Amino acid sequence: MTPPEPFRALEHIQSLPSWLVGRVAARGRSLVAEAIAGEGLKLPHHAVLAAVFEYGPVAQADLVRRLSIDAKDLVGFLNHLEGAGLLVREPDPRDRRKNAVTVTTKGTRTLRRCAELGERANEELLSPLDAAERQALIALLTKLHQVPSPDADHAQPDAARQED
Amino acid sequence: MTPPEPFRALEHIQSLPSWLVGRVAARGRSLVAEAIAGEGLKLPHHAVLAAVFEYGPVAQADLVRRLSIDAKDLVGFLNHLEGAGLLVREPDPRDRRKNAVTVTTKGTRTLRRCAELGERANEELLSPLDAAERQALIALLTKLHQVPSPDADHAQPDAARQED
DNA sequence: GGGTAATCGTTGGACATCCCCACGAATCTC
DNA sequence: GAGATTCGTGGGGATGTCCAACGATTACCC
Repeated sequence: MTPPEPFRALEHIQSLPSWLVGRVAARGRSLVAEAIAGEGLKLPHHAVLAAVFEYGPVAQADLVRRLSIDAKDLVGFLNHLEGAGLLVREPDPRDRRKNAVTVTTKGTRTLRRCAELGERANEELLSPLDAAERQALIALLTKLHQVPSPDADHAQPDAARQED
Repeated sequence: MTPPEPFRALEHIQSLPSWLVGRVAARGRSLVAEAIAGEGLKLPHHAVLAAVFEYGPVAQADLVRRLSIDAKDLVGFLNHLEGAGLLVREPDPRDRRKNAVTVTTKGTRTLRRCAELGERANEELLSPLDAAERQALIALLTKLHQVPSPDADHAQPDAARQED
């Protein structure tokens, strides 16, 4: 496993698993991105809209914590999504500092279409694999993913940085 | 495989393979990045230096094509690498438009250390897996990676975008 | 040969992402 | 009630990716 003697530096880099996953991830990213582009959403907008849907009427600070995204960027995403009529910001009567963010019915419909589109993009990503291989891949990736920090004392959830 | 009826939008997104690979890739990326940071290199610099080493005296335009990176960005990387004494830009006598870029012996030594460091970072990334699982993962990822475009007519090589 | 097209390295700038800081308003703590 | 904290929102900077254009040089083609 040490670098072979006719030293091929680039070849070596590109044989590393870290490089391989990176390439596959980039392809998956762009596939999903162009799949949902027709709905007028980019990946972060999609993730935010999904989180708002899932966590009901939710304050922006909660979204920041759950998605581990920047508060400033969230404002921009919400502005866009609200402008498109996919969600609404209302003042929270129980705490007038907060906004209660809720998905509209139009937003819900968009979300359902995006779920279908994302599914299909993943279908294409995994098309070279048969059912058993797909299952094996998911199992291996899951194993790698849910052990991010060996010191599991106060591990940050760090949920959805790259969104899809 | 269609979205389940108690519709969990975020959960659904985060169950997609595209999301899983993305998270694992992000972790691999940062592991390798901090591994080689001690050598004063970031991921793109490392990839460029490796490519220059592998392709001997090479013109910058060739590096642009082989690595699929932007020409402007390459200039910056080369400036940094040349400033650190890891490579040299010389005018190509046979085509005075081109630069002949070559790795110095110092650059070669750095590259060997980085190969070792990258290896170790990948060791840590794959630590939850045993030998058989690692082999299986690499095989699956390779299968996904080398079929980027179904229309293999004039497929772009598109070599090393995210470098490691 | 000579004029046009293409390529070389380089620069400028658009755009998105991520990080830290600061502000006015509202709420919580004691 | 007074001070600390949280809320949403903006400013500004550091990167990373990508496209457009330029002067210099070379290749093409009639």
